[in-house]
Parts: sequence; C-alpha cells; structure tokens
Amino acid sequence: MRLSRRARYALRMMVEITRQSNDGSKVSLANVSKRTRISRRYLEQLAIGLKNASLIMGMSGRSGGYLLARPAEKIKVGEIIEAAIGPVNIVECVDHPDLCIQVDFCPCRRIYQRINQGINKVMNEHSLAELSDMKKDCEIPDKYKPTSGSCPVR
Amino acid sequence: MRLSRRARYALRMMVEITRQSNDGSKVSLANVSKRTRISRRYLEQLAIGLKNASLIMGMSGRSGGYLLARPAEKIKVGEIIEAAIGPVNIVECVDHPDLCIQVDFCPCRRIYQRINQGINKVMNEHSLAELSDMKKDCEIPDKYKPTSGSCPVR
DNA sequence: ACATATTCCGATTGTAATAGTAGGAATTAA
DNA sequence: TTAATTCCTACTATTACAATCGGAATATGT
Repeated sequence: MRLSRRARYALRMMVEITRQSNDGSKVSLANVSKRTRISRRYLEQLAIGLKNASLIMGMSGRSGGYLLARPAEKIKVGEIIEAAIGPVNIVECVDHPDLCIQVDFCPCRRIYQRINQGINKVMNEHSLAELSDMKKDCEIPDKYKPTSGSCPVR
Repeated sequence: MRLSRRARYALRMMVEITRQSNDGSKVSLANVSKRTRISRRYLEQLAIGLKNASLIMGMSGRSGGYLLARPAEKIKVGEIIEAAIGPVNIVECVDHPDLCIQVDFCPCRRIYQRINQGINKVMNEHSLAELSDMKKDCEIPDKYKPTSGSCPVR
C-alpha cells in the first residue's frame, strides 16, 4: 500500500515552487527539475494536473513559469495528492460500489472507511506552507547533490 | 493507494474461518472457497502466510483444515494485513532509508510518518472478532450469491 | 522579425507489482 | 488404498505505474 511516486513528486514540486517563488515570481519547471532531480518531462505532466486542480497557475512563453494559485497556507497536502493521483480511497468499493456484490454485507467495509478517514484527516491537517518551511535543515547539503544522471531520490 | 486484493481476501478468509469454526473445529479451504468465491488455489497461498504469522494453524490430511491460533478477540486486523502483504508503510524510505539521499532533509517525511501512524492505529484498534460478529446483516442473502464462475466480489 | 525558453498536449514504451493458475508432493482420516 | 486435505514451488497473465518522446502553442527578449 504505497503512496505512488507521482504523488510524492507532486509534493516535492509544490514545495520547490513555494520556496523559489518568494514574491509571487514565476518558477520554471527547468529550475524545479534542477533542484529536485526529477525530469522536466515528468514535471510537465504533473503540472497539468496541479493546474487543473487550481493549485498553481502557468504562464507560457519565454519567461513563463508557474506560481501558486493561492497562499501556501491555504493549500492542503491532501489537495496536492488528490490532484496528482485522484481521490485517496484504499478500496474500490468506495468509488464503485457496483463492483462488489456484497457491499452492503461486507464485514470489512467499516474498517476500510475508518482507515480512509484517518488518512484523509492527516492529509488535510497540514498545509503546503508547513512542508515548505525551511527553518531547519530542510536544504540538501551540496555533498549530497548529484550532478548528473537520473534521479536517485525516490 | 489501494489496499491490495490479497490483503482484502486475507481478511475475508479469516472472517470466514472465524465464523465457521464455532467450537474450535477445523475449516477446510474448500469450504472457505465456496462461501467467499475466492479460488481454493489462491486461498492456499494466503493460508501459508497467515500460518507463518501464527494466526492460524493448519492440519493436513483427510479431515484436515484450519483453525484460529488464538481467540478472534486477540487477533488484530493489522496483523492479518501484515501477514498478507507485509508491513504497511506508504513510503519506501521507512523500510529502506538508503534508497533516498535526502531522507534527513525531506520536508515530507513527517507527513508520511503521520499517515502511517494513522493507518496502523486504526488497524490495530479493531480485532477479527469485531469483523466476524454477525449481529446484523453480515450475511450475503442468497439472491446475491453467485452459483458458478469466477469471483465477482472484489 | 526571429530565435528561444517556456507551457501545453497526446501518444508510446518500459518496468515492476499484483493476481491468478498449475502441477504435484506430503499428510492423514475414512 | 482411496480420497480429501494442506503444503510447496514455479509459471503466466494482467494491470498500474513510471518515464520518455515528438511536437504544437505561446510569449519574450534581443
């Protein structure tokens, strides 16, 4: 039961945009890619989803880039994850009750719902601002920064 | 972020064993298969894991079968799921910190840990006995029971 | 005007995890 | 000795995910 890389990359991307965009300036995906070591191509895909969810705004053109659509305090972690991978439900029967003939008699259903609630509660208790706060050792020291090759950070 | 079918089947299997084994009697996988519509072959695989985790005991031979290794009250949902799919961690870096060069500087790590804690808390708050309790509409009415074919219950 | 850096869009391919099947050995009761 | 069971290992199919690719549209700086 893993959180997909897609979701984690989306979080890292948002953190990076927040950190780089100090005074509402635009941040290019090329820059985000350099600092996160996630390929620009992949970031582009993620950006579309985040944009459609109205979490960021994108400007095309030469000095284009992205910026947050709202203050980081008002963007919840859960919103970012949902934008990246859709609603978080650990079982299908929540989205598609008709897939299971025993939904109404399923002894486990209540447990699944509670786990779901637990996950979503935590995700919506924390904002992007909290994640982006750099008050202590949130910066990767140079000696850990790879200089080339694909992303060794998972 | 779905709970695998393997884990859900393991839960259903355990519930079925609990319900069928009233006075500590053995329950054959053939019977479990009939009632759950999960293939006997697949149940066999799951049973191995549950047995290794000391949740059930298996007796070979003609009138063999499985029974709970402990009272259902003392078996937590989390134990069953862990026996089926291993420890529940939504990110790899908990199991394998060396996979990510930025573990110590990861802004998201705390969130991941909290979500993990939330999930595991719920899973260990509930016992197999609770799931197996049949006090109300936990039985699939006959009209919903498939008579042949592969498992339509997911 | 033009070159360039960017977002934007759809398609494709590669890869790993999961689901499910299969054959047959070992065990034990009827 | 037959039959029903657990037990063990391997294989195959399917699916979801990760990642790449080509190129169009857009805007900017020079």
